[in-house]
Amino acid sequence: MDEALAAAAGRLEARGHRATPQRMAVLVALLAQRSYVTAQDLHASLRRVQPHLGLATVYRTLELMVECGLAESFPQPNNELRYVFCSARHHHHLVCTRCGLVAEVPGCALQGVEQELERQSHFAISDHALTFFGTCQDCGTVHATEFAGATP
Amino acid sequence: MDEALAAAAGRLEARGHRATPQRMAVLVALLAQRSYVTAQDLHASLRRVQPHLGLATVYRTLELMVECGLAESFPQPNNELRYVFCSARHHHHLVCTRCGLVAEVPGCALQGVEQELERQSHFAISDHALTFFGTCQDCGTVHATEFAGATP
DNA sequence: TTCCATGCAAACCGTTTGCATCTGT
DNA sequence: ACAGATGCAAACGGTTTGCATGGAA
Repeated sequence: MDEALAAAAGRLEARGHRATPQRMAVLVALLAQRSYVTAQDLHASLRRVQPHLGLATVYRTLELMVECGLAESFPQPNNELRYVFCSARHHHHLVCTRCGLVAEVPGCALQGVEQELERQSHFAISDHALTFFGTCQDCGTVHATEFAGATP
Repeated sequence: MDEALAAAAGRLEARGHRATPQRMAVLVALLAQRSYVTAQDLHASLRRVQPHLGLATVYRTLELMVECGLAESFPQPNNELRYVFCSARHHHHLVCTRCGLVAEVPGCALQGVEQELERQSHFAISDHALTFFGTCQDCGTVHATEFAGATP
């Protein structure tokens, strides 16, 4: 995780931004819990450590992360933005609907589908967004245990 | 389009909701422009016809549509919800990033991918959301014409 | 000294809610 | 008469912005 942090700092500075303590703190917090998180969540938990950290700074930092490809933002139906730290390469996400864990799915199995769809739709397709929803191993295990006695 | 409207009205009433003039108006407006639209957009254009149509009614109607599977809502990064009329079956969307046109992509080519991913990730996958972005035929044609003389 | 970054608080704006009124059954 | 819908306006809440201060190059 340290290396991820260092890499992120490098990427920020490569783009002419400073790797300030506040920004690093936000990054650490984002890396710490790899799940959809709101700016307010991060602000609340970070305030315990840095009582003077401003909410606006968190918002500005997260926006910067997205701009630099270090995070991705997911607008929610209830009008809040949730963020995830993510790698720069093309990937998809796998979200646990029970605990909120977000896993990166590396690679992409959609080139073929895209080409087929281009033929059929006459769109020139340039990109796509794909997110899977389900239950992660931990949550699923509990689930399985709960039902162990119920199924024959 | 008339049949789509009638079907939608039927679906509303089947669920115990009334097919009021306001709701039908919102539905017509939603069907008219098949692209991501905000509640405020619809309200603005509908006001010209029905000056007393309330904004809250539009919001409530759209929410009802989503609830009944007649529309889908897409939270945007700038904290607004955009809606599209859509069929009830599982499908994906194809969005023209130039003109905003949204086309439904029927069917699903992801079962195989999902199964493979389940094996690899130990998630129990229950659903997914997939949206393609690109340029539609009309927008693309212009584009192609522009470049017709540039390519050998 | 200069420019970027921060903190605070006020402003913003899309959405939701409360409530009185209206409408179809 | 009654339950569901509507319109209006006020409230809500997440996010953004303005501005004075602080700090690194």
